[in-house]
Amino acid sequence: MRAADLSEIRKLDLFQSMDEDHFAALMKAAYFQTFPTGMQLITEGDMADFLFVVVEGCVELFAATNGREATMAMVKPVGTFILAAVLKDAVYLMSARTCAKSRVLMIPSQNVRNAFVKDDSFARAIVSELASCYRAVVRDHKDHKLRTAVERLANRLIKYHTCQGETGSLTLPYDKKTLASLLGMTPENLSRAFGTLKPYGVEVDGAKVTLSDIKSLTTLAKPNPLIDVRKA
Amino acid sequence: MRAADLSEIRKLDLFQSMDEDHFAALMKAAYFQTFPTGMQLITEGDMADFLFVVVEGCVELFAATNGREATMAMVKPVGTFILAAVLKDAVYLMSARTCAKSRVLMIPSQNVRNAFVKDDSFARAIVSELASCYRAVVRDHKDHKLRTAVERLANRLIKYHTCQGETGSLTLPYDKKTLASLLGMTPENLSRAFGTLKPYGVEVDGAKVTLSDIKSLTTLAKPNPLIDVRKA
DNA sequence: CGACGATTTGAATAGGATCAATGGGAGTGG
DNA sequence: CCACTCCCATTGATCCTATTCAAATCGTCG
Repeated sequence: MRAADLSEIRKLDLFQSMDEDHFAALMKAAYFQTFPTGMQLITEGDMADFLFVVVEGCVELFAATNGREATMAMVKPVGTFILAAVLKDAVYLMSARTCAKSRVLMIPSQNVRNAFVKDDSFARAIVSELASCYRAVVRDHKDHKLRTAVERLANRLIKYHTCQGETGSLTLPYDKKTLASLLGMTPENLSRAFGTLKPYGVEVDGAKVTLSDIKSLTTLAKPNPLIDVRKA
Repeated sequence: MRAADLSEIRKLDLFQSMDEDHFAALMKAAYFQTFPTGMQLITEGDMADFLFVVVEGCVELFAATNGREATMAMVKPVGTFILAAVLKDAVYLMSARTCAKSRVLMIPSQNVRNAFVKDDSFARAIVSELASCYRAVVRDHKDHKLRTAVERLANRLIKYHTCQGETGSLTLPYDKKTLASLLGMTPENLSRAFGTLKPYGVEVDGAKVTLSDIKSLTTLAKPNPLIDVRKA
């Protein structure tokens, strides 16, 4: 592992306050690998062998049952995933695949649990990370139970717009198929949802979206700080 | 607080391995109250003043936005709620109301965080509890993204049936209005979903449901251990 | 160039929501 | 004990949303 990567990982909230020796031991046990686009990293139902940290690229968490599949979340650098399964020593509830060439840190889950027991500071950092993840899923769940598809899209656009600097235009971070699944709809329906938003100043050209009437879009979307997060 | 209550709370995974003094201090700071049915305990958006533990009765977690409301979860004895908000010292993402006469322990969130810092054992118990809550929401979210309303109901019936001893019949634990919201549908639609399940041996009489053809109901429901939990 | 995948659009269908009306207890007051 | 009321639950009718199936378009890549 490169020193630069190591120091970047060390900067993560999760590892930052950890004892130096414990951190070194954890990293020594860890694997640092680069995966091509479309590689499946884990499969739901498997035992949680590793905690994953996305250092570069992008990872999609998804779930499937009964022939259907849904994107549950996207993990961007620097973010962890599948922490709860590792801590409970249980099976993964979600699968993961890269959706770009990605560099990923894989820490054997037994080592994570050991460090968790030995290092109080690490244990507390984990609580914070876990609580954040929990709240993120709750927000997502509220989004789906309380809004229609068009509203979800509108709020998502506003969020991307905000994160990308409020320039009046934004770039969709994923292809439309993935975005549709993330928002809980079919690609066809996403297309139509974009159509529905045209009267509200939403113009789409590939991954580029321009918002020419943010006021009316916001009126439609009714963003709510208890559902929508400010960060990407 | 009665000694019996205290010892019951002490038995909770969350408190059981905690240092005796720390536990005593926490309980001394806590309030133990009985609330009538329909009392709203917390409102989403408010700062997390207390961690709640339901000792008796039942509490509904719900969320609202833009005139719509949805039940997010039901908390039964002995269960905690709103832990993540307390740990992050953030606002509640959900509101809570009693749906039966309920005895509830309220621990000031500052005390929880203090105990969390002082007591490693408690900190670790919190991680475990939090990870469980996280996984529960993920399951719930999968349920909603991957299944139709009828499938969700069918799986829910199978779950209740299993929890209640597989006797061929079961009692719905909440009124149908609440059950509908919990399953993400309207009461009317729940009625119709029950109708749809009649050919699969589902007979409804008030809160009593008999399952006369569990095999075919299961075929329809396709329960999945990565979505459906065994416990009530 | 030709194949493939992503996206869009159209038409038909299914799944759910809304609105309205009715039947049925549970609880209240007489 | 009965009449009354209120709320829950069910049912019917209709509307709207979203999915499915099909087909056309557009780019990208080999």
